[in-house]
Amino acid sequence: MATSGDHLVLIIEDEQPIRRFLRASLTNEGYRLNEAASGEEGLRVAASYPPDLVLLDLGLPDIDGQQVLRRLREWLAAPIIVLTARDQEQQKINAPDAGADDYVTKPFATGELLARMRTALRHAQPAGPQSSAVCIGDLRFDLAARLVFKRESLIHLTPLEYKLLVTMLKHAGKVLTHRFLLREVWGPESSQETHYLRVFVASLRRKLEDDPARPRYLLTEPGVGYRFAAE
Amino acid sequence: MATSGDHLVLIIEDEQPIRRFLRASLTNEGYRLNEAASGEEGLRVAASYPPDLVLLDLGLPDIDGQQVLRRLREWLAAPIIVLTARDQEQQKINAPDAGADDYVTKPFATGELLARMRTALRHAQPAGPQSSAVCIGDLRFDLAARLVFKRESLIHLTPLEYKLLVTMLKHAGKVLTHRFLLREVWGPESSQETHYLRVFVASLRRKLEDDPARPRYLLTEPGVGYRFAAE
DNA sequence: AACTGTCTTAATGAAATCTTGACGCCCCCC
DNA sequence: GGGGGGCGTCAAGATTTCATTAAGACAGTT
Repeated sequence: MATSGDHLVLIIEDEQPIRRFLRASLTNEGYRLNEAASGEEGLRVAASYPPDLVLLDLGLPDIDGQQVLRRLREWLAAPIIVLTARDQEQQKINAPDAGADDYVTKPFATGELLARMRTALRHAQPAGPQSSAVCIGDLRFDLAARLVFKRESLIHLTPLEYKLLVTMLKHAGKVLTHRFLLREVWGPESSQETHYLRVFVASLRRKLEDDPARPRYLLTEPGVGYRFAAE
Repeated sequence: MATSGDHLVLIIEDEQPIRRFLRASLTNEGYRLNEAASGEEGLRVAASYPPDLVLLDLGLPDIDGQQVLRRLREWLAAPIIVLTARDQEQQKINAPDAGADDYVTKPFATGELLARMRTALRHAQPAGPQSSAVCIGDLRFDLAARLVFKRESLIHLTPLEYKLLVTMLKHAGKVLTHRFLLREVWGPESSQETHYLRVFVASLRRKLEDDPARPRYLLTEPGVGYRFAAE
């Protein structure tokens, strides 16, 4: 019987033959699989279905594999094993620094890969109850990891956008005056600069709302301030 | 018998002897424990198992203890007690500003630490989601959130409408003269403009009363002013 | 030095709110 | 019966506030 314990593995690999080979080997071992043929897709899938382990090919067509690695590591605790071709051997040296847990040179033996996967999974965090997430509507806030999701897809926020959003979230349901928000986010000396708020609320709406012109979460209280809809 | 009420305590401390000492003292008192030997690990564990109290050593090897404090405070409401070595005494001054609830200088007596922990836990969230709501008839006023409901549905009020309504609510049951209301809401220089009052009382009635022509809450006192029905 | 991402600032049109005036009603007094 | 004052309603500007876009400033990186 398989010893994989039903782990979900994400394969990010552009070459279809290798994907097919991995699919055969791993499903046979009892792993559940997700596959992505590009870096962008990999990031998207990882955000939607957080994997227990990632197999990442560094030689991707669209964006730099190293960058995928970094962006995954920003929030994903699961182990990442890098697949690297022999002629990319120099890159191997960089991989561990950038957050990979192990690397395997192509071509590789099935047994070796499986062994390294088992090791990585054993060393991994005992996968506690993922996170302290707050859900409102189709938004999910993982405050500890500083991540915001909309319907399972990760939303990128700039530092100030994030700070403003968290401030409103902490007082969800209440009307917050312009002055209060400006003091909290920008500091007391900017408490008159209401146009800062307008710009940043607009950009948050563009990222979080289905219809930014008719917001569901970030509501305007004309003449007073803003309010984050409690539910 | 322990008085800890089964609280979960997270210890973020790199020096193993101190961790061991704390483990002995605290488990003996009936606390449940989580331990982390670095800042990064502390943040991760806190996210996975939200603690009721955090003991944080500021002298950590990987990332600045102050930064750990800030990042915890972004989302964690539980009290945080900072442990600081005597030679880091200057940092103590900054700690409270950055969100610590208390600090203890190493070396410390067990009794003192336990006392401070009890205090912190007692002070934690003394009040739940205290709804400072006032109900009158089928109206509900949540002054903290600046929201007004009529039979569970939210009523939108403009700034002046709201200010007028709150002024009348503060003196509910009493007859308020035109001059008084105008001074309170519009300022002393508009105390003759009784016309303002008529317009805004009318618009409040339209929004709050079942039958604006026969008001139940916003009553006219002919020749004198208005009165908000006490009940 | 160019680049990337972020923040500030300015400018424009749109929306909401406030002010103001006109009109009708009712009651009471002349 | 007529007239006047207090009150309620409506609606048209005038004013303030808001949303959106885009261009410049700035910092950190490559």
